[in-house]
Amino acid sequence: MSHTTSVMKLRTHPTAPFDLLTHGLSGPARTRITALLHRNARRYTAGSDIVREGDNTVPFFWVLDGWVALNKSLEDGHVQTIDIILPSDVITPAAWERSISTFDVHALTDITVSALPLTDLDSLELADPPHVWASIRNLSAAARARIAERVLRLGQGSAEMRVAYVLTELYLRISALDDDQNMNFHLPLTQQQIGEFAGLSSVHVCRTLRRLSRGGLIDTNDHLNITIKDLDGLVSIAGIELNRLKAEILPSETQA
Amino acid sequence: MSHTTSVMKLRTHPTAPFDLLTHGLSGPARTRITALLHRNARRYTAGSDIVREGDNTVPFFWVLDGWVALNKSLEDGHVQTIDIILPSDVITPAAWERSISTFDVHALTDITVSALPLTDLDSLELADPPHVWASIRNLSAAARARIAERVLRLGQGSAEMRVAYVLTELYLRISALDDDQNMNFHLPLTQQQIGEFAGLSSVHVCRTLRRLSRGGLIDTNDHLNITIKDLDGLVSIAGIELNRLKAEILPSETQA
DNA sequence: CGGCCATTTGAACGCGCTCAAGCGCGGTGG
DNA sequence: CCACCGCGCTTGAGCGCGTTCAAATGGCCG
Repeated sequence: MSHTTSVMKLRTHPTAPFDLLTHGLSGPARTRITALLHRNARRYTAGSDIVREGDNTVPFFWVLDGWVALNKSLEDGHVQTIDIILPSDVITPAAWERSISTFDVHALTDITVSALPLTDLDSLELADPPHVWASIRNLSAAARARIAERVLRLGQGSAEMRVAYVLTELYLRISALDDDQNMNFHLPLTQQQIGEFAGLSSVHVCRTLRRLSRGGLIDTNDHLNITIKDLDGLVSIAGIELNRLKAEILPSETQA
Repeated sequence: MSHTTSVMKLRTHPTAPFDLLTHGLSGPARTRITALLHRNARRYTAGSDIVREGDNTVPFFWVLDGWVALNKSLEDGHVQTIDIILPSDVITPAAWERSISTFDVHALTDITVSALPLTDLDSLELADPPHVWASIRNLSAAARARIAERVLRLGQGSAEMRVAYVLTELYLRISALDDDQNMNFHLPLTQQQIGEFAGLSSVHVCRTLRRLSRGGLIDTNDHLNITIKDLDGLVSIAGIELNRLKAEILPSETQA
């Protein structure tokens, strides 16, 4: 499995997923939730679809390890990635009271996810209501904010802006998981998949990456490993106001 | 004010906003909430921005009357409408614990909105927790689903598909508010604004609408009033599976 | 009637697409 | 061990969709 290296890398990060997942929770609640997540953990291999659009599904999954794409597709086969989910993020394929997924849940790497039945969540809720729901709202709000940023560029931005934005967003999110990235990060996506995320053909993703590379903004010599050589330049092309973006798309450090 | 007619029309709908707003709530809770919404209601005129991206804001507004656009813009002045909010829907400009809006809240028509401070909501919550939050989750899930549908077409669809989709989505949502629309609805948007929603220039919106009109799919002779002459055809161009879309983007009739 | 704004139409450009061929690398089997 | 195979990346050629710029038309209000 070609993505194994990436998975291993993530799993040995200094800040383990569980820590982030239960971030801001008090001791007892954290212990309880961690145990629950472990009990319901499942592994899937890269390339598999955990859920397909229209399938029945549990209301949400927590991603413990690996990268997940939320995809929708047209009849002609074109695929659009609505969002990419990283470890410690939550996936809510269906509305709470409903059970039909509104998108495909696709494993970009080997992944570990925990599928929590609503009954279990309810018992957690009774035990420690504010923290669990606050955490979910917090993650959902960050997801909403980054989707909105992408919609803006999908509707109004150039290819260069979209690619620069996607790279910057993913770099920021990965850095929040592990701040030792040092302008370098592993991107377990083919150019085809970057295109599905940015709304571009794989051919044009290639051309755009090369242009950014030739312009000295990034380094893609080691495939799947991106080095950001000029963050300010990339941010400028992406039309990003860096501090604002960080505040909006990263789950906040402090709970209310 | 050129949009007055639209507002008046909405206000005389058989199903008043308040009914839908408190949909599924039991008698006492409904009374309490209706009173609270009234007390906090504010009016704004068409074209005004209630909140701008980056402003401090209350965590959410409920729209009692009129059409609202949630906009983001690039430095070059291009505007993208992330979502359009209709009466009985909720606007959540900021994450719960934060207070900075992630988009402009723009009045497309004269509107009435109720800005609920979090403290009031908390007291409601204590009084009738499940219903209020269930209602908000329900509305948020519908918003998420329709945004995802638009993202798919923004990234992968043609101009014709995007326009057909936008028209169909808005028709379905308005029909849910008032089922006597009979294939005819008031669309209080300029072609410029349709373009901001669909990710197209106003010029191309014009051409696309004319093509749909000439093709016998819609009738736009009465400006701002759209008549759908061939819903199946429009749905087909938009790449929609009608029943599924309805189930996803309309707030569900029954509460859990 | 005059002014303003939205819509409509034309003309031309260019961005990003499709189609197609070539390259590079890792994995597999003879 | 090397040849082959397959997948993903790269590059070229050409096209077409949607853009911008510009001007004309139409409708509404003062």
